[in-house]
Amino acid sequence: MSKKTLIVIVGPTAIGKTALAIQLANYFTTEIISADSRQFYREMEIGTAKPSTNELAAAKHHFINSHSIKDSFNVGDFEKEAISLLEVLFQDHDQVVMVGGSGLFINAVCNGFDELPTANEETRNQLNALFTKKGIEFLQEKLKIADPEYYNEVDIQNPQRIIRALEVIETTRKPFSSFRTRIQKSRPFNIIKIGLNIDRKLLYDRINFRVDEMVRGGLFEEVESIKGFRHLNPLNTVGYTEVFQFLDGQLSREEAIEKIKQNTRRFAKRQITWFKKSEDIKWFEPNQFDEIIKYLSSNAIVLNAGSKEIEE
RNA sequence: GGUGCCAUAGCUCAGUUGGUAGAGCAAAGGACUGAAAAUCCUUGUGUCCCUGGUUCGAAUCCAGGUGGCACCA
Repeated sequence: MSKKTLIVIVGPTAIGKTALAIQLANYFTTEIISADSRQFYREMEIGTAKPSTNELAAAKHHFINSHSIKDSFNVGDFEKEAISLLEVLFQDHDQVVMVGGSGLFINAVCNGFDELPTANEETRNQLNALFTKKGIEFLQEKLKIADPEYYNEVDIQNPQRIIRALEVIETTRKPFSSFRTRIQKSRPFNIIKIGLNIDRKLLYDRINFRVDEMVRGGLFEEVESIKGFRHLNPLNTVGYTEVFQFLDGQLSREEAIEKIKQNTRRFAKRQITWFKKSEDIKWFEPNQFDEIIKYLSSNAIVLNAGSKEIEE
């Protein structure tokens, strides 16, 4: 059995995951993999609440500023790159910390993903055009004929799901469901999951505060500077969408700020919903570092890993 | 002080000749396999401002009170 351990930190946005990840990385003298679907884009700085310069200096981070919004970088790519990076990191470290709020990305690394073909942009555009022109019913009918099995499983009201299935079907000529084995890959390392959460009211206070900080830090200016790329998917993001609406004159500055707060709160709620259903997550409050260390230390896998600090 | 208008869900308001209420937004809960900070689904009991009256029955009509707004003094 491998004595290598991936320590995974999850939780809603603004809860304090970054700070804990750095503390743990320093404690175990190791490095951090960010599992965040926006923080790897170097053009998006303020709005994604990346680790600060000081924080980046305090521990080695991976997947921060590693890609451009012009590259297409999706969950599947992330899984492959993260897994091969872990192979390298585990050569020199018994523990590696992975931290992030993107549940799907965390799952991809922990459990693996089916081999699915990547979206063909042209096909997707055609399907999106069909959707606008003929409505969701048309796509539903198409899917029902092409892949009745997936039709019965999928959320039939969700255009993104249906379009995704149809684009795979059209490019491969095979039913989408034939690719979906959903078999969990077993990884050659152990995984321990730590969840951070606090009282909802307090979390919302933190979110509101952090949005004000972002605005003070120049969020509006940042968004304006990259508005030429607003058609790119990565910019379809809380904090950016609302500022674009302000730049279009649809919202006042104050309204845009309120909307960012509201949409960030909703995002946090969705993150909590996602993580709550994982039974292997052990939950803590952000200030419980000692308890977290105790939990990790009492776990035989980490103990056996032989970190100097926990041996004593 | 006088006159008029208003008072219904957290907010903005509907409520059709009196039959004990319903939309939008907010909020909460949920789903999730290459768009995921995305996308989608579900959920509306509230002293109908208070007190009294009329009525089989009042958010609805009447009187008084309280609060708000407007105008006149």
